[in-house]
Amino acid sequence: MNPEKQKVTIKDVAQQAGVSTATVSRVINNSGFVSEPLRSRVLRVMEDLGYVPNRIAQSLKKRESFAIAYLLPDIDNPIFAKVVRGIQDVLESVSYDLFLYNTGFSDKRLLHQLVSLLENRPRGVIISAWHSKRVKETILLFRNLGFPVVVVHAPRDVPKVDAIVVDDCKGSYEAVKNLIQFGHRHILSLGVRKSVTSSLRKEGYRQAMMEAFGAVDERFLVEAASFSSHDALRATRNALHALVSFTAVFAHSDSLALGAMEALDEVGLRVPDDVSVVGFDGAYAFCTFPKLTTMVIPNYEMGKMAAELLLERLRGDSTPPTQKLVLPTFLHQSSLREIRL
Amino acid sequence: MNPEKQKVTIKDVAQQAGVSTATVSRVINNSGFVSEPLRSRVLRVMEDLGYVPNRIAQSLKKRESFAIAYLLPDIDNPIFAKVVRGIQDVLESVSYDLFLYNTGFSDKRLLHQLVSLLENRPRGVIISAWHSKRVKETILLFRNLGFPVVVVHAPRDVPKVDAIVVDDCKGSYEAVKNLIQFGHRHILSLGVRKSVTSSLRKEGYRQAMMEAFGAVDERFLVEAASFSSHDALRATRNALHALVSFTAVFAHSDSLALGAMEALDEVGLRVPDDVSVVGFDGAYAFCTFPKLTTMVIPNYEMGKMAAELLLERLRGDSTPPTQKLVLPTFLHQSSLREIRL
DNA sequence: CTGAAAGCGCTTACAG
DNA sequence: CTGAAAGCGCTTACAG
Repeated sequence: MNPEKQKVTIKDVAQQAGVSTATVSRVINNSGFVSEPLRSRVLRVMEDLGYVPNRIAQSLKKRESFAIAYLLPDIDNPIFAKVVRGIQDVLESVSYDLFLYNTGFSDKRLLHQLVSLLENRPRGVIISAWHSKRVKETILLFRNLGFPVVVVHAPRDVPKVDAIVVDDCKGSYEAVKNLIQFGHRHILSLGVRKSVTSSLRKEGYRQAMMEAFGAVDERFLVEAASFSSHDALRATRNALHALVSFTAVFAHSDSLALGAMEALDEVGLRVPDDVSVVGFDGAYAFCTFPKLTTMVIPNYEMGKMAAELLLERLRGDSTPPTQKLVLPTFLHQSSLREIRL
Repeated sequence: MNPEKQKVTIKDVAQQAGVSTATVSRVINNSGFVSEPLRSRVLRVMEDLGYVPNRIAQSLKKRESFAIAYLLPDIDNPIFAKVVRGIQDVLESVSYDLFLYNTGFSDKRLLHQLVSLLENRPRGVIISAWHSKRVKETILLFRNLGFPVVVVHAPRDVPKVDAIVVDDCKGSYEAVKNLIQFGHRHILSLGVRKSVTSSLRKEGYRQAMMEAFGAVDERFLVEAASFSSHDALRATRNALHALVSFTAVFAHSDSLALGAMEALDEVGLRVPDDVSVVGFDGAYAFCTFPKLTTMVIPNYEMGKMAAELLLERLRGDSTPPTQKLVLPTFLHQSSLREIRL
């Protein structure tokens, strides 16, 4: 009754209840017909023996697992942690599991993890687009292997793949437009070199500026080497030293905004009294003083949407792939100030 | 050659290579003897066919999975995300997987997830002590079920369980002592009601104050309803209104420190110019503005240690359970200021 | 050094 | 409504 590894198996239950394993299986899965007396007897034995079905065996037999995988670059970043939460919350309702692959932005690790992932046979994959150049290949790999895939955060111009995508351009447009409505005209655009996402956000900035003033002064377009606060600090310092005077900063991410605030602080400029700052993504907006105003990316909701979409696909939905645009929402806190003339 | 679910199985490889599945299995697992010619032939076929072994089948046959579980209260909190990273980094080296159970501090969810966990048959469990009152029972459950368990963060007075524990008292003592050395005497202790962890941190505060001044002024012991910034904001507001004047705040967590900073900001007090703030845990110190000083809990390292310890146990190490004390380290940023008399 | 065979814990046609 | 039997994709004694 206590064979080394697994304490109680379906056989034990069957024996104890005086039925076949087939019957036990049927009550476990609520499939087929089982007479009420048998069902309750089996249920009782299961309870008594503390029987818990073995998912591994179930998966093998059913020839499909009960898990999906999520590939993300950095679990430490609240952005991705929120997506995880969203995914898990919907998976929980169907008792699916999540395999997390945290690449740390490393292609080498990604490769290593891809093998693990394949071995684990998840039924589908969600992948954050903000990894590296390898994302596209990875997505293609999955698609070719026949895995249902949902991309989140940004499009990766891979045909025929579902995606839940942030509307970076429009979000930025609105953030900048808001600054303009507050009376700002000299607005620094603090982005990141060679980032597709940042260039979309810059585009939104351009549109808002063009619309309001008919021109974009290129001197206000500043770019950091990366999304880190440290690089943003340096870039903002440079802008400050270049004597381009501005009354507001549109940072293409909250991490960049943090760096900008630090640079302003260094030279004694106050936020928002002297300079208004608005961020993007909402990762750190809640831990700055004054409170950072930002365009919040609804990561939790994106995670949920992605998981739901994926589950739809697993259920056999074969409508053409969609690319859903998600608009960031404006979080208005105290780091904005009206400019009066 | 392409049966519905699994494209390539060990059988296909065996057939294609003209050997038995036993041989293929031996080369996959590097076990037993396989002649070089056969080995390389098999390897080539595996490559050609894009064969990836099925972990589910392997687990079933070997009667053990290749995964452990980590029970945590809140994946959104960087503290736990870092533990996850630590665990995953060591698991990766042995190709183990991690099942994450994010209870969101809900006992109901915990219960639900326990079932999933049991179904998945992980080989061991890591659990963060900061869930709820139910942790102790949960740990006991696992122990009784024969799962190797490692508790992280705080002890839960469960006998015979491995634990990696933060030295809350000593860490707090040092944080407060540091404030004292900076010339502070009126230091607010901002804790949380009914929290064991907070009471340990308060004890460290007491020790430092007693040592320096021979007495503890109870009016400076403030407690929030929970670890949330919001509750900390309220508690600090009250302290401010009570007209107890202080020059520093020792917050029992970074989230509390955040709330305190907000309250100070509300009444126009500047950090660190008017009031110094030191936090505990390091969850948010890296992303606050102004920079928060804090006692950093080495969560990443704790995750690693926990995973390593667990793996030792799985390898059969049966030395008596250890309880390793981990001392938080001081992160000095700009939110402290010397008081000159 | 290699293979035939049994079996891990389940589920599911197939009979009855 | 129920059971006997086959089999999911592997691994591992057991022979040879």
